[in-house]
Amino acid sequence: MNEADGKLGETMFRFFNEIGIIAQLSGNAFEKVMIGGMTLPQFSVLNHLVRLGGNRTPLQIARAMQVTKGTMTNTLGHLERAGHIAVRPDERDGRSKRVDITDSGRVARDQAIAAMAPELGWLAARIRMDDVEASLPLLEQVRKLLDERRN
Amino acid sequence: MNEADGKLGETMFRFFNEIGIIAQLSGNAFEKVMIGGMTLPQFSVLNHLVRLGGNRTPLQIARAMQVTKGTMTNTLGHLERAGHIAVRPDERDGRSKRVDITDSGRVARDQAIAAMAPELGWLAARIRMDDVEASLPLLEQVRKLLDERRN
DNA sequence: TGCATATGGTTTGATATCGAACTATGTAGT
DNA sequence: ACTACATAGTTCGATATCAAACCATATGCA
Repeated sequence: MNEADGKLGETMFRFFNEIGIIAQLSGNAFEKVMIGGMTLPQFSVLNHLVRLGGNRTPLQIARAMQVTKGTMTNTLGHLERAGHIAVRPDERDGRSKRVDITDSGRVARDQAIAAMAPELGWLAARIRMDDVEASLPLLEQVRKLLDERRN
Repeated sequence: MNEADGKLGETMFRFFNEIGIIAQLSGNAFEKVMIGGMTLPQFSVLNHLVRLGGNRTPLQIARAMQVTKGTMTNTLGHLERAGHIAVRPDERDGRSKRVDITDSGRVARDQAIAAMAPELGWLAARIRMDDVEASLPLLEQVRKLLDERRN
């Protein structure tokens, strides 16, 4: 290993290390301000259904969230038991299901957004938004590369 | 909520969303190339002990990794059972313990670094290192703010 | 000297997550 | 039509993680 490799590894390692810790802390912060046991993955699914519309299959949602289908079975189970989504069999394909958000789910999603707004505001007041914007293309690129590498 | 708030929330949300997915995918990628059940948190502890030296208390390590002490109890238990660390009571303080890495732990840490080098190389060949370097200050800042906000 | 409080660590019960094995259904090719 | 393969979803057994309750030891203050 030459010097350049060492420095490269060092930089990459710090990058992933910071990202890992931020993901962890932000997830905790999210769940701390939530009520009624709403978790980040659950919110992500509800938000996804609101933004892109319902009538989605579990596998489509799993792909969008980049989690395994087993994980999605778990998350959807929680949401369904909470009454936040409605799951029905797919008419065309006997193996598949279709997921829609319910009114209760919409309310829960709006409450979640309201609950985290102050936290985001606190943070936004302390960092330069331009820097955040500027970091997005790299983050997106890395995310896509990792996704590509995985498959 | 005015328009600026909406855009701000959107940007922040994307930022944390990308970070969450990257953390997840990179953690999975790490564990996929590891052998013998080495996990990312376990490696992080070993690496920490090598870089900053042993004779650390569990709580010190937990703080450095930004996890709870209960989590660290768990991780150290795995490492100790694997023979990668040695834990002894603190002489001065009867409540505390002291942790050191073992030869086995050093070997495991070196193997882990070797195993992930190709992955890091693959990625490094596809992104601009300057961008990564440039993103580090923001990531560090956000991490510190979240940590501050938590306490 | 004692009692109240603080600190280090463990335990408990919940969550998410993965990979791999499994079931059921659909599709394609012979 | 049959057989082989592919796909959708579930289940299982492991991991990490948190918060909260708990225990033991230490410290500070009266």
